[in-house]
Order: sequence, then C-alpha cells, then structure tokens
Amino acid sequence: MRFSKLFGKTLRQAPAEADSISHQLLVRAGMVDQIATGVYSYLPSGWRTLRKIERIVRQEMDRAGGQELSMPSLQPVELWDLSGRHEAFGKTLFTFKDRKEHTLVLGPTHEEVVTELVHRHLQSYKELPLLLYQIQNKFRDEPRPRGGLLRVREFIMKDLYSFDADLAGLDRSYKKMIEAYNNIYRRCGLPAVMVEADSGAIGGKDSHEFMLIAETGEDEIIRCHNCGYTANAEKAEVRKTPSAAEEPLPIQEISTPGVTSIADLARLLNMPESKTLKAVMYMADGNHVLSVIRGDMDVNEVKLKNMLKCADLRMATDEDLKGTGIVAGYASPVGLKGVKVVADESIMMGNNFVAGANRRDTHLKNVNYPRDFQIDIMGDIARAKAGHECPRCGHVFLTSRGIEVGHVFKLGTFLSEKLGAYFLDENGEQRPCIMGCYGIGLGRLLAAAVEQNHDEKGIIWPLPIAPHQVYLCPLFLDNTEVASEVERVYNEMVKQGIEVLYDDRVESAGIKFNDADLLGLPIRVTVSPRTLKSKSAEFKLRAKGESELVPLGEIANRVKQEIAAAADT
RNA sequence: CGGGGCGUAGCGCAGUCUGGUUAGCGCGCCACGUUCGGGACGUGGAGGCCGGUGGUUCGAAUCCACUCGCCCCGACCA
Repeated sequence: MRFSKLFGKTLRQAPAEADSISHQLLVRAGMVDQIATGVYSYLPSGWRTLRKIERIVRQEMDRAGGQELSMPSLQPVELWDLSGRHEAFGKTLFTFKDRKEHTLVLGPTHEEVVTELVHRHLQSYKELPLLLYQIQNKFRDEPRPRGGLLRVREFIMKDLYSFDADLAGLDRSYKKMIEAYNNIYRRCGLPAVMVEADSGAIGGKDSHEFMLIAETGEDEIIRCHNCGYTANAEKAEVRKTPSAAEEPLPIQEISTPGVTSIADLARLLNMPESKTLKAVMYMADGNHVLSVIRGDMDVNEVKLKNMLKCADLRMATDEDLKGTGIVAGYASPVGLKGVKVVADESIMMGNNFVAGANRRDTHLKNVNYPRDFQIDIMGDIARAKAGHECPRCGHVFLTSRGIEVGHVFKLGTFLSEKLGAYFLDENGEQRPCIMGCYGIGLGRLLAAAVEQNHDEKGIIWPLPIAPHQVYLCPLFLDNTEVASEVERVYNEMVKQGIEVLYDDRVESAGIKFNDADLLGLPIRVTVSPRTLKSKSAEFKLRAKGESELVPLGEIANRVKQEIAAAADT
C-alpha cells in the first residue's frame, strides 16, 4: 500500500470531542471516523486491524467446534416479549415500526433469535453439544456512549451460543470457550486476565469477564497475588474479619454536630471505622430500602441489586427521604419502621457500634444487633477494596483497572424453556437445552489494544493485529538512487507477502517519522542516502528504541524473521 | 433523565460580553521555488449558509426564543 493513496490522513491535532486516548489516536491515525454519538466508520487501516482480530477470533471459534452463521439484525419484537427481555432491556433496545406499523427491534444481541432457530431445527440429544456463532453488528441505545470505540451504539461482536444436554456438557463447552478466549487474546498480542464476574439479573450460575489491564479501564479488578483469585470488584467476595467482642453496653446518645461521614465520626470519637455502622437509603423499583453495613466497608450496589432481585436501584435523594424518618448523614436502622432493611453480615462481626440517631447532629453509642434493631434480609453486600483480605487464602488484595474485552456466561435453561428449545434425550423425554453465551466486542478490543499500547508519540500495535506490518520510509525520495532502491525493497516485500505501507510522499524526515510513530506499525524500515552508503536499510521496531542497519538484499528476510518470531508467541 | 460545557474552513482556535466595511489566525490542502535524518521556509492560491428555524433591529456570527447536534460528570450500561 502506498501511503499517498491510503484513504484516511493522519492528523496533527485530535478533534476536540475525542477524549479517551484510544479515540484520539485512532482518529489521528486515520483509522476511524465518528458520524454520530457512539457510531463510527472504520477507515481502511482501522478495518484491516479489525479484520485481523476477526480472523483470529474466527479461527479459534472454529477450532473449538463452533459453526459460524449469520442472523438478522431486524428482529420481531414478539421474540423479545416471549423471552421477557423486552422489559429487561428497556430503552437500550432500538425499536421502530415498519410500514405496516409492526414493531421491529435492532438486535442488541442474538440469544432470542438463535434459541428460536434451535427450537426449529434441533430434535435429538445426538446433535448436542451445539456451538453456534456469528460475527455481526449489534445495536444498543446506550444511555451514554463514551470513550470513543469503548462504548458505542453500533458495534461488531462475536457471539457464540452453546447448547448442551446436561450441566456437565455446559461445563465442557464453557471450559472450551475459556480456552479459546485465552488463545485469542494471546494470539492478538493482548493477554487478558480472566476474572469472576457478576452475571446480572438474568444470568445463570457462572460468569467470567476477560479484562485487558489498562490504567484507563472503567472496571476495578480485585487480585490476590498469593492464590490467584481474581474478580471484578462488583462481584468479588470479601473476607470480613470480626473485631474483638465486647460485653454489650446500654445504648447512649451522643452529640455529634456537623458530623455526617463515617470518616469524621471515627476521627471525632477516636475509634476505628469498623466500630461504626453505615446506613444508606436506596430506592429499589420505587420502594425504600435501607442498607446497613459496618462502617469500614462500602455497599456494593450490584450485590445489593442481585439480593433484592430488583430491576432498578438507585441511591435515595433528599426528596425520597421525606417521611421515612431517615435524616441524611444520621441514618440508622434503630427505631426505623415501615422500611425494608438489608444488612451485610459484617454487622454481626463486632458490637457496641456507633450508629446514626435519625436526628440531626446526634449519633447513638453501643448499638447492637439484634438487640437494638431488626432487619429483613442478611447477606453479603460489601464491595471489595484494596487492603481487604482474600476470602480464599487471607492474603491482602491488590486492585488494578481493566477494560472488559470478553464475557462468558452460563445461561442455563430460562431462554430455552421460554422459546421452546427442547430436545429428546436417550429416554425419549423432552428436555430444554442448557445454554451458555460467549461474547467479544471486536471494536472494543481494538480500542482497548490502543488504550493499553501507546506512548506519547502514538500507537504501538502488537504485530498480529497491526494494520500493516512494515512502515517503509524513504528519505529524500527525490534522490533517484533512493527512489529506485526503495522501490526495489518495496516490490521484494510485497512479493514475499509482507504487509507494507510504503510512505511514497516527498516529505521531510520529521513528518515521516512522526507519522510512523503515530500509526504505530511494528517495524519501520528506512532507506536514505545515508543508509545507501553502506548498501543498507535501517531496521527499527516501534516498541524499542534501537535500530540496526541491514543490507538491502537481506532486509525483507530480516522483516520476515521478526514476523515469524511474533507468530510463535 | 439530572448537572455542566461546546457548535465559526478538513483539524485546532480567535471574534460573541459591548450588533456596524470584504469574518480572521495556526495547521492541513493546491502551484512554483529553496531546503530537509525527528512536524523547514518563501511566493501565490483554493476553501465558510458563523449548526438550524423564527424573532428584535436600518443592520445579527454577535441580542432573544425555540430546536438539532457533540462532549464531560452522574444516573444507567442483562
């Protein structure tokens, strides 16, 4: 490819609306273009990278026994009513009416369609396990697209759906996919960390996410470096250590003017935060719910939501608090009536707590459960943090940030039952398929790759997914010797099947080198009067500082050697 | 949906508060010339419905109303 003919120019400055680093660099490198909020075109070099990722994904899906198919993006809304997910998805679902006033959905995912498909075509257990996948555009009217390609409304996704006869089969399919996913990320040069994840209200038992570690990631990952336990902070278990037990003392009011936070309270009373109780009011599907947890921990809203089995959960506003008897900053379950109370187990690990008094500027000392207040539900609603102890081995947790680049679920049978994906087993009995689903957002993976692999000059592509492998960079192209030698090198590389971007512009060294760094192609080969003095070209890796001179006759082989080395990892 | 910000040339911006010739600047683009191993320079050019609609006014990029779009924070994101 000749640079002068490549559609998609490099930009010195990123558009003002590009905020995330990957968005800025992908736009500046001429790889993507935004047409509306969360809607992007892939320009030729961006599309090349996307297709390289896609190819690796496809190969691994096929290798794991997947069969590729294509399913419609236009889906009848009835399918979504049947599965019950029309409501669950809510406004995220793009819907519209056709000319006959019939409502259609732009598919945000294809579980419904694939289950319907299986319903019609699957008959016997002998056809199981069945692994079907597609690589297609999906549509979600996200409340807030953001971060360039990281969260968009139209995106290319690989989704595989597994159908098994029994739970053991599902486990096998699930394991196979995890293996395939690890292969994919490794082959892309983007090693991802698998973490335990929340499966959401509709998910089944197990769920794992694959995270690309990056400073800018929006997910927090909990890691134990001792036993290897890793989980999304939303999901992570927490070991709660009991504080020393004391004789319960009589409850006592104390004056705490202006003290509305746990930190201030602990400081004022000169006691650890674990001696306090934290109470936070939420609205769950419109109903008041008071959460109570020991003061040294925070409420994990995902866990709380799962426990309440509610569709909508948000923190209560001052308006919501009116008439409940709760006073913001001094909230407490003590003496509270008519409000559902959910508590974390940690409130049983300790006693003589300081809690709010539901009165301004007042707290209560020596509050003990269950002596002083009652609760409706007890469970784990704590959010894991760095410094907490690992529930498996007791080692101290570390945290890092990551970008979710894959998600696998064990779905179970709720969809196959609703949509009728049954089969006949050995005994002639009708049973629902046990399903799993396994997704990778290709565009997000591409963006995450940039988010993770860049420097102040530009992108640093891992070789397997770089749009081109080589940036061929002649200097002083108006010099006839340079022109003829570089042309020869270019033709030789093309002949050898090397993917080379040939910068055939008559531009200064600075411009070319800066564009080379911005585009981030893994190998840069420079030909100039200087290198030609020793009948050589300069060979340099984007990821490394040093360069070497390689004789012109050997440069193509040197490049091939490098490519082969990257393919082995 | 709540809060904040922004729409002027392909990109980055000034001009708007305080209305008044032909709407500017840098980068990029085109032509010619001199340079050039880390974003050189000269000369000459092309490029604008000042997001849209309606109003106020002798006169609107500028004031008012409505509207559309984009970005950020939050809510949300099976």
